[in-house]
Amino acid sequence: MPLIAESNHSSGHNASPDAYEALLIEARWQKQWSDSHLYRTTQPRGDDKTFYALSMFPYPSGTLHMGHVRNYVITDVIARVQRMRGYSVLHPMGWDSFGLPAENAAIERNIDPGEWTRNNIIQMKKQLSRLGLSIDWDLEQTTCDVDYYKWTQYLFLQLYQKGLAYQNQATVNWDPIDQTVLANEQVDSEGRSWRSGAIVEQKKLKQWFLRITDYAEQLDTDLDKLTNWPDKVKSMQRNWIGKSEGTEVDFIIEGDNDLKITIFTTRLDTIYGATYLAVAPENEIINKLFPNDKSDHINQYIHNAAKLSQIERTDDKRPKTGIDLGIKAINPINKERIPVYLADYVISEYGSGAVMGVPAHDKRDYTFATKYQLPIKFVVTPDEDNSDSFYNKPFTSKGILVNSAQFSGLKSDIANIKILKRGTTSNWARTKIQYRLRDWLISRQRYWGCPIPIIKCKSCGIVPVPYSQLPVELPESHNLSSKVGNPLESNVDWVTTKCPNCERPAIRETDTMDTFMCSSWYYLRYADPGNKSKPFNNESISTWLPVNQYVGGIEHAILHLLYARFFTKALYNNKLISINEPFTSLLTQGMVQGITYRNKKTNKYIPIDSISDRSKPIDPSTGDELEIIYEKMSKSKYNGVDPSTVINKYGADTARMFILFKAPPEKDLEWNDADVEGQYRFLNRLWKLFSNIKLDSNNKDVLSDQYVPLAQKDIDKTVLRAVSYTIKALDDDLSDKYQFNTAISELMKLSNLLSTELENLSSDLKIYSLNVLVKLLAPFSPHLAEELWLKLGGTGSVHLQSWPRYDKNNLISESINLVIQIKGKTRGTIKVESGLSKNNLEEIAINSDIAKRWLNNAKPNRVIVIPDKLVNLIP
RNA sequence: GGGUCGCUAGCUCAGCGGUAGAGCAUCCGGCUUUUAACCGGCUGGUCCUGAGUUCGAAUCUCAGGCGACCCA
Repeated sequence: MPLIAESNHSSGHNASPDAYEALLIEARWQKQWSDSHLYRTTQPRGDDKTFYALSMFPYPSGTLHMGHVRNYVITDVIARVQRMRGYSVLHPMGWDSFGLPAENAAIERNIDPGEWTRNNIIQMKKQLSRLGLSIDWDLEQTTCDVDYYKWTQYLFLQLYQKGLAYQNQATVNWDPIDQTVLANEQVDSEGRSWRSGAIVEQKKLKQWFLRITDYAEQLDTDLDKLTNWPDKVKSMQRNWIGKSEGTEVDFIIEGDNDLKITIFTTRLDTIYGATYLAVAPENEIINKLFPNDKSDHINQYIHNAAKLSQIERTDDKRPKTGIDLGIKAINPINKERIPVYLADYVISEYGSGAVMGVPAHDKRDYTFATKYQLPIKFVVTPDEDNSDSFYNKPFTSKGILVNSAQFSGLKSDIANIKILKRGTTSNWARTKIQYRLRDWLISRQRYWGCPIPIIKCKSCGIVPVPYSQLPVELPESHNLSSKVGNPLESNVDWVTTKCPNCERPAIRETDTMDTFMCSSWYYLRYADPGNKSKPFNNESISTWLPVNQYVGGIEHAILHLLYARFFTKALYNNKLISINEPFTSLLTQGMVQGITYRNKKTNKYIPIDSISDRSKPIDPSTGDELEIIYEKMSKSKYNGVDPSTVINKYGADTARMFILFKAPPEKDLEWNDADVEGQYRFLNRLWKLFSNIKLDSNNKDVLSDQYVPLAQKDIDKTVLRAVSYTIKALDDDLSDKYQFNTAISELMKLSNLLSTELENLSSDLKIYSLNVLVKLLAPFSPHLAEELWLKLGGTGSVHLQSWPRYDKNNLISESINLVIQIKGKTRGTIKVESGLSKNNLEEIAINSDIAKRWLNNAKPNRVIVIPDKLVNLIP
């Protein structure tokens, strides 16, 4: 147990009570904690319970913003509570430190990206340390350190050996600003890069992929196991994986029985409504349909389609286009001849790259058919009678089949099964499970990333770097700015190597890895950070993982969280670890928003400094009244609040309290200076409450965990009940669902009660109540709590004390206010002894003045009694 | 268009079948080291609307309205 620095507080001797000097206190305790290694991880022994509390590690941009603060404070409170509850807690931190900002900064300033990154880490660590987080920095991981990325390469090779990493020529998303390719997940719904915001272009390149699609089914079904994940995140992942169970159907080409087009559909019940086939321009079938040569018309169409992104091609607002190939296909169910079109709204990567056009029952097909004047044939109707207007738009729901030969009259689902059965026996249909998820493109044509450990040899082909030759270190960066394209490619010394197989000259792979690779396994490394022979050993993983509580932003709902789940499952299958889901419980914290003043007419944001009256904000240049809204903090909106400024003014404890109190963790938080001051005042009131106490030498035992509080006077009982209730309320607020806001509100209530009643309490109960209050406060305001604990006569750090418990009996009140209802309406209350029988209560109620007045002395017909709560009399 | 979540005091949120609550803000009073701080107190609610279930609905059900986010 660490020795505690002597308090500068000298109660009783000073004429004027000392003031709460947050900054002094915080600096002193932070030093104390660090000197005594207070937050060093305690390895569990025997049956010790473990708890892994993890924040998503940050990119080291160099400046800490409010979003970070919120994230780390939430995780810190959870870690601190769990320690006091007796768990061995793992609470690490690290840096997601490869990536483009460093490279771009390096190009701009002609410096080394590594140096820039390391400086930023130092800066951010300094800022972080002021928050008073209980992080074990001995576990720190930095993904751009050779000691870390050696193991990223090791894991890549593991995946490669299992056939999960492969190189392929493919049409990929190219970010013209960042000059690199991007994975599908990293392009938003408007077709923009998640990082640069540039509209991505399509390029055909040879790239490295990870076979995440092999795990599509598991990634989908195992979402059901994640009962402590927000439904929102699970449904986003489910949508992204996009599992759909459907049918593949073969359409024979008229005039050639050996040639068929295979389509994919989830609505086999609409097959009688198919009036054309639409084939994706990339579909290989085209070359078979036109074995000799295609017309210029067709070639041109294919060429144009290739330039469009998938998002553009599937955009509903874009006019549908296509070309009639002049070929007819035979619908296998009714032998109908239907035309075959080439259409770019069909995507080759999805399904079989061809669809049957059912304009009556699909919106896109409807638009297409209307444009090319193809027949629209309704084959499904809803249960009710249809008006004429029914036929004016596609009906996309399930219903009852019509115009479908012997299947007419069946419900969609039944028809689906029967048609499938017929198609399967006749061998023109088979079930197919289809996923929207694509393989993960991990190649990046940039310098500042983890090199892919692959060597290309003219005689041996693709050769993985042997484990013994890891790491493949990044070369020093020279003149990044003068190079066009991938800087590794032009570094001849680095590129040239020997083939590990045949020893002949060979070249290195120059692509580096997507940084999401580095962040897909960092949570495993924390459990075994110093391992020199492996990325981690399974025993350590089993001790600490899965992560009990993961906290981070919703923006990673698909990206990082899907990749990390995939990694975990792949490593599980490789028998490197024995868990197959990484994060048991996930909390996605809301944004921190700042107040903005906007001129509605000019659409301009006005800086706060130029507004004289904030309650009635006026545009200083135009005189217009301004609109007040809370929005995500950003420079352009003049609404950013710098954490350092707040900490310098009020201290970290106030900042922590405010952030936790102002909103539940998963909701957006509106930054508001007045409320920050409110929290500061609360901490000041606590300071005063503890400053006035007089210690009695007998009080020492009261602070021990074994002490059983005893109420002597009535007011003792009231306060003991309140204290017990507060412990219960905090237990509830800090269990599965974290409600720090209400927890702090309960602390305020207790503190308010104690500040009025403290002097009336028996001496022991006075100390006991304050003792509970300070321990409950400790996870939220760790510095102030240490100081108050000292004032109370405590020894050792308050953070090493155990979480208070309560006796249920102390929650029970001796008397209660019995509610008297007449016909369900509350008409008054009577103070009665608690624990009375139903009969007793009924009698009291009937004989009460309230009952007599409202029932006019009549006997009630029915009486409902809820013990210790109410009696409802129904006349 | 579909999905998820939300709508309770001026603001931010609790409560989730049994007398509508907390913090902040407002207002009033006290006090003092009065561009204000602190202490005390009081205000303040058709619980979005409508219907249903129930002895009793903010709470459960259904329909609708508004808003946020995600997917198409």
